[in-house]
Amino acid sequence: MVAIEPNGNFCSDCAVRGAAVCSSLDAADLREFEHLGRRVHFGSGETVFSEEDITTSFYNVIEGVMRLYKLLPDGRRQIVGFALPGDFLGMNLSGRHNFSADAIGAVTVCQFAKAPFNRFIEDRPQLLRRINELAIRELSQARDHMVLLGRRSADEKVATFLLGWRERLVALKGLSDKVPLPMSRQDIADYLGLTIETVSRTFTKLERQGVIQIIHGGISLLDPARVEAMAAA
Amino acid sequence: MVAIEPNGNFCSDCAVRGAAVCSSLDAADLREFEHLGRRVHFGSGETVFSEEDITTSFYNVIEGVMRLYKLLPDGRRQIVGFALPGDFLGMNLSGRHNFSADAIGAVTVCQFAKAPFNRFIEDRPQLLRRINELAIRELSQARDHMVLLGRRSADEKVATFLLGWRERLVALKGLSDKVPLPMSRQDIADYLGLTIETVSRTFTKLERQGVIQIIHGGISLLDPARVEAMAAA
DNA sequence: AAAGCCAATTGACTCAGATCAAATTTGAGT
DNA sequence: ACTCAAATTTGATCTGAGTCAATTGGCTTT
Repeated sequence: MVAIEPNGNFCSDCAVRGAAVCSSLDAADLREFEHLGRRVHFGSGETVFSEEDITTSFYNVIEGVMRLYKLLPDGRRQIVGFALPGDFLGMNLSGRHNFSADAIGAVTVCQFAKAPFNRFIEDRPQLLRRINELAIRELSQARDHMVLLGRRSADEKVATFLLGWRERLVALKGLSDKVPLPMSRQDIADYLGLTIETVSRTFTKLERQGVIQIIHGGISLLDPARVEAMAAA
Repeated sequence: MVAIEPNGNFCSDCAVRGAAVCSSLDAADLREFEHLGRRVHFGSGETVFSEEDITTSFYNVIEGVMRLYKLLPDGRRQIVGFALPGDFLGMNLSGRHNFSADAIGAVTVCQFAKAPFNRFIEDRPQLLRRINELAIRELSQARDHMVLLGRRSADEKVATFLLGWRERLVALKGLSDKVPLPMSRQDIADYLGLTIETVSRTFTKLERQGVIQIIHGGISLLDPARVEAMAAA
């Protein structure tokens, strides 16, 4: 973990300026906000925070991908989401994180100390509204994911994942048939409530059907329509 | 569905006054707030709102239990939660509900038209903060439920459900070994990502082990410690 | 109290996905 | 290019939970 000191124009040249919590702030507020955050880099596999840790900071993902997960006492893992640039992490009521987060590949976050951030929100209801929006969006995604985990078959899970992941990347970097998958097969399995073998077999099956092509670091969507049919059930 | 006109002191004698969104309002604001909501009753099985319906109202559960669920096109159902008195329903970003809600037994809600409610929030950041708290709490619960759906066995699911449900009832009406289960076995199955048969078999197994007793309309927890052991795995 | 109905239980059997066990591929370091 | 370790794929087998099919039990209606 490497901290980079805040510099002069740090928010204004920020890649996630439009999408993140800060999009709710005007120029004057943003200049003040700038002093609250500092950019921090994490290397591949590094843990940004762990479940049950006391929350000392909030995080805005600037670059890279993170896995957010919970562990059962016996080691079983459920990935509750992948965080991408623009995502805001660390909100909770208990004062402790309710999941762990680590970097998949290199990650840059904008880190805010909890107390000053909360003080800053105090008289910026528009920022609170923005945070609330993000929470409501996540809640909706969480419910969709419950349906997937509880009621979908392995094939449907994998197909739904590929489409959903592509959708998120489209929003970030535009449409492409190449879908990078920076996370491991184990990560995908733990996200979908499957085993790594089942994920691997399903990928292979899709490839044999000519629907996708497994390429280095991801897949290529050859027949999006058929993947959608597979996801819909 | 039967609407009850708002009466003079309607908030002040409200059963969920302390727990609900309105707990953030002072006496003066509460008097104004009162005029926004009206109490509405729903009979057993009645639908309060459906997924994809345009959101015209928000709801505060006053009394009774509701099931919140999503359906797949082919009819598979995932219950994403049960709502109890104090729960606030209807927040979304899309302008449409992202799940359906119906009454399990008789239900009373406090219904707020969307536009006036949003206007009222506008200059009451403390109410927004309260709503945000509820969203964050739900998000945390949703993540816990993802772990259950994705990574727990049938036995663990049922045990975890019984303890979690009891916990919620404790908060509402105090501790008791009798755990009322107003929802059907099918509801429990759809909440846990199981079939009705598996839920029934697991209940029977727990009863044969002397851990619970199946009684009319619920169960009696004979050996909470063993249920906890079963849930923890 | 008999009939009808729906929810819940129980039993027999099946199967999707897990588990166990090798290959095989990939990638980082030398 | 070569080595070793880790990630992924593939194969064989097993099993927990699902499916299908009766019963049983509780209410409600008559």
